Amino acid sequence: MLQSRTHNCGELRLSDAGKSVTIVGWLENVREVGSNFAFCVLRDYYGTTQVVIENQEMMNIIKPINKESTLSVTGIVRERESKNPKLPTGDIEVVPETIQVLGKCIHNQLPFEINKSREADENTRLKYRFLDLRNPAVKSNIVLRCQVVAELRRLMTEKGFLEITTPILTASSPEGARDYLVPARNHPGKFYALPQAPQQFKQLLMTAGFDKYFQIAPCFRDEDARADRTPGEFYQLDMEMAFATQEDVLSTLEDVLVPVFEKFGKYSRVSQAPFRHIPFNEAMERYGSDKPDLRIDLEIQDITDLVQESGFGPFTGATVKAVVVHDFTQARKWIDKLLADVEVQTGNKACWVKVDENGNLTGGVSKFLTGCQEALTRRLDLKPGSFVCMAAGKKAAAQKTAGVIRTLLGKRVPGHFDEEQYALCWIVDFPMYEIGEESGQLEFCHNPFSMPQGGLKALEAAEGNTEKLLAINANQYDLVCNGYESASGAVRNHDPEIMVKAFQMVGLGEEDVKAKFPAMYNAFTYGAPPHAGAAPGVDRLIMLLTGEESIREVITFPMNKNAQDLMMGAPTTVDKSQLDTVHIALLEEE
RNA sequence: GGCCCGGUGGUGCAGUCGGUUAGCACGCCAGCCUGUCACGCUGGAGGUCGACGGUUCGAGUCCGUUCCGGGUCGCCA
Repeated sequence: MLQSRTHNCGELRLSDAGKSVTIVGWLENVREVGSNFAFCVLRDYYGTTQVVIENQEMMNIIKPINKESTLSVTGIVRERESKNPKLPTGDIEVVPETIQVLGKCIHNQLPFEINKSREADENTRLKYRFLDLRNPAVKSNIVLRCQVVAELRRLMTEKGFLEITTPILTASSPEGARDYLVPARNHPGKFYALPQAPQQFKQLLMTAGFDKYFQIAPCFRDEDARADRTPGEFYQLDMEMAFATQEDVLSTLEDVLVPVFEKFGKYSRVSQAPFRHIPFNEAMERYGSDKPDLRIDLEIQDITDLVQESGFGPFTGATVKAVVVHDFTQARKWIDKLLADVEVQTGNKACWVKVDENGNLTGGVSKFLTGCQEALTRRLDLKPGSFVCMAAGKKAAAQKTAGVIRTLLGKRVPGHFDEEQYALCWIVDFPMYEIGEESGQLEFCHNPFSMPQGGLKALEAAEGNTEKLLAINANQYDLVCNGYESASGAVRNHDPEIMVKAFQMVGLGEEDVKAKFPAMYNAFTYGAPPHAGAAPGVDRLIMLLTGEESIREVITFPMNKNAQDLMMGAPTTVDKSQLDTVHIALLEEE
């Protein structure tokens, strides 16, 4: 029935003129330019080719066919009378001898126009994702994703890493994100969980003696979405190395990621290895974020000591951070918009002053700050035309708010944002412990798998001293690119004795370690190699490479913000018999 | 769960101070056009203005409630 194509829709050239060919694809458009004369555009994965209709017979065939039907066209390649230099196939056209409809599109009105699908309502796009993906501009992100994944596999394999898959049905882990649960049919009342990451499995692989492991790993977390965070599931380039130091991991990732950014990125400038290392505390002080966008040249300055006694209520007893922009010319309305956006993004208010032509503070909260004008001018190097935006609050809140101010000012005031590059850095030395905001107690800051710097001795020396414990850093690191957290990793704690000690610091003990990570704890008592690893996020990497601002643009079949698959209808209700099989009874709706 | 923004023919948008027949572009349908390629020209169809309630002589517009979507905070070891 289907005649094999001789060429795809992107490859015919002038040199093919005269050949008899068969091409197949979707009917993208028909341009009638006379009663028996029309140009059809046939589109497949590879490109588009013009098919010219020149007689009544062919016109009668093409007229009733709806756009987006699939066709097979057999005919002769001919040089065009008027060429289109904008198209690779713009020198030729196919004069059809036969046109066969392979798959009818029975809808003469599509949910959106294919080549403008990116402008359509997102729900509609997601529901008709198979149409949305016909748009080459949408499809290209997915194609790039395939190429990047293939390149990551190639580079990792070349470096001696083994790709090993780990279970999807596994045990629920007690902390971290919410798990997706799967009822166990043969074990009433028990559940599998989908892995939030293959963390424990890869550490067990190290303990099993696989020296270098990686996996393009699906990870499942039942948490709410963001523009750069898909709900439900995402992919990581999960990797781990035995007998390895932090520097071994960092340099491996630098070796793998720099060429990927250079080969596939939309910007040609890429930070070269070794990437800058910025300690966590320094990042918070200077950039107000543990994922600073280093393309912005502004930095945060501390003015707490200068303004705390100024009499301005919010500054009293608070930490105060400032971001300064010189030669500032924006209007009051612009400033109000900035402050409003800061408040939306942080929940905290910001305030401001300007410096007039005489060097005096003016506008905003200037009347409170006249007393410290001189000191501020010296500290912040203020000049006529300077603009100072300030955030106050507890230290962490002030830093974070100032970080948002830094980003917004940097991107909105001309001259501070060198956008077209990949600015990569490692954030290192994350604190091991923090005081929990809710509990007020000492807690693990990130994850308890990380090796504390200084090991057992550091823990023992700090035991019972909250200040000292808070000063202990973990051998943990994040890769940051253009303001996005792109990878996270650590030198793991492979020593059961240190694990127990680390847990004791937060009021837990050996039983808790055993209960939370039974397999790992047990395995580590049988001789574990020191090991370290990381996990770059594949979806975010593709976002960065393509320059997309929504993660849904780089996922083939994304869910919406509410974790619904509008195309498949997931999640769905299921038959009572299915629920009975897995021993689940639904609560009555209230 | 909180906050912000949005919801107007198939798609994207406009709609002033509350006022007459809800406009525009694209798409769709019909007609015309033999070199188009974002084809062009003429005409046409297509709308419970997200839903409900209220104010008013009169609501797309104002008020209240609610639903849906996006963003954000919480959350994401």
